[in-house]
Amino acid sequence: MSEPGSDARSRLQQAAVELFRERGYDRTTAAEIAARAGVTERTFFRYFPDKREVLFDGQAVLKDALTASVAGAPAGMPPLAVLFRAFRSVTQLLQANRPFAMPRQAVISASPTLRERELAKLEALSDALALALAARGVAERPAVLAARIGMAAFAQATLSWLESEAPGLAERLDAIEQDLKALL
Amino acid sequence: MSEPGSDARSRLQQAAVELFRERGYDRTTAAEIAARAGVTERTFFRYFPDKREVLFDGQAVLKDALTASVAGAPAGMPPLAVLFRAFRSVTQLLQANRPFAMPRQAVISASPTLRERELAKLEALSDALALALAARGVAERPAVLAARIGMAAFAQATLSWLESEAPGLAERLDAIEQDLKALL
DNA sequence: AAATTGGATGTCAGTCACTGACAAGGCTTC
DNA sequence: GAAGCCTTGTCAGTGACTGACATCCAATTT
Repeated sequence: MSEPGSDARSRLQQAAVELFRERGYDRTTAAEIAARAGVTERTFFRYFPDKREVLFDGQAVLKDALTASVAGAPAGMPPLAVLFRAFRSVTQLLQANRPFAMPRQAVISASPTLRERELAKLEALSDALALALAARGVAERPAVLAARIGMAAFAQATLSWLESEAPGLAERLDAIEQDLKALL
Repeated sequence: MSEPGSDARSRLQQAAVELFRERGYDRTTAAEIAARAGVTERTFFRYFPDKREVLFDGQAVLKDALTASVAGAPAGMPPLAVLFRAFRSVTQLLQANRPFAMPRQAVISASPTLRERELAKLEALSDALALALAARGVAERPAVLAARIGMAAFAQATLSWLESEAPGLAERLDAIEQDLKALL
């Protein structure tokens, strides 16, 4: 019960990443994942609405952290600055997750259908940020636009950082914020 | 042969949009689409790699038009200006397609799985634009970022314009370009 | 302790997206 | 008219997902 690792849910996630890395996403069936986790295929689909979703589960934590940071930003701060401040506030969190996120991202990047799902998740995050900006009084259209711009920058920085740790996430955020300013 | 409308392909697309509007995407099967088009389910999948793809087919024209415009932009023009110039160059093209694009978009917006596919298509377009910018000498990182920003703005303008024609597409592009400048 | 109840899991049958292999028909070309 | 190509149909199969129902087990309840 209190053991989070022995949960059927996390066993399934663990088994899924392993199998996806061994055989690739398309060539592993939901039944195989379930078998390795010691449950039935039916149980797999009770925990995850579809096969892809087994890889996308930590989004809630990130979303809450980001929106909380946006909500707590100093009044009068311009939207994009608010967003970058939020991104920097979660760098430690991401750093701690890097060991898990790296193999996961390798699997996702290798599969078009998983990349599709990832884009949908990023859009959901962007929508949440837009909402948080709107709550601060930013008009709807610029809020949505700013959120998408911010997410694009954030995703670009994070993805490249998952490929090679060399420049840290914070530095990459700095760099892309510079790119952004240079574009105008 | 020379009749584009009697092609099996376009009959399938036509039938698909009709059925999706009548019953929704999830509640219409590929076999039903094929039946209405007068062919077999197997034939449907010969023309389209999957059920969603039947709605995404005109992307090549738009991509070519946009990348051509980017390639032909005056040297030294800043990236985002190049992109907005490209977007404005296709407004007539989009205007002509509005009657077809409107119901299509209504169907897509109503279905999460179709929205996923749409996001993937937009990403592909964005990648093509980034490549076109890179060909002009823009460094990779800013090129990718600029392309995503541009696509975000373009998509936002186009989607809202499909919902209500009231302010024209060109005006909406102007407005969102203003939003963009205001964000910095 | 026996009965009960709720939650997690297994079982089974079914639908539907998608694929490969092969056959059949029509149209062109020689 | 035969040969060959291109399009379509047919058939069988895999795998993702769903609903209905049975079962088991642990925590209460009496």
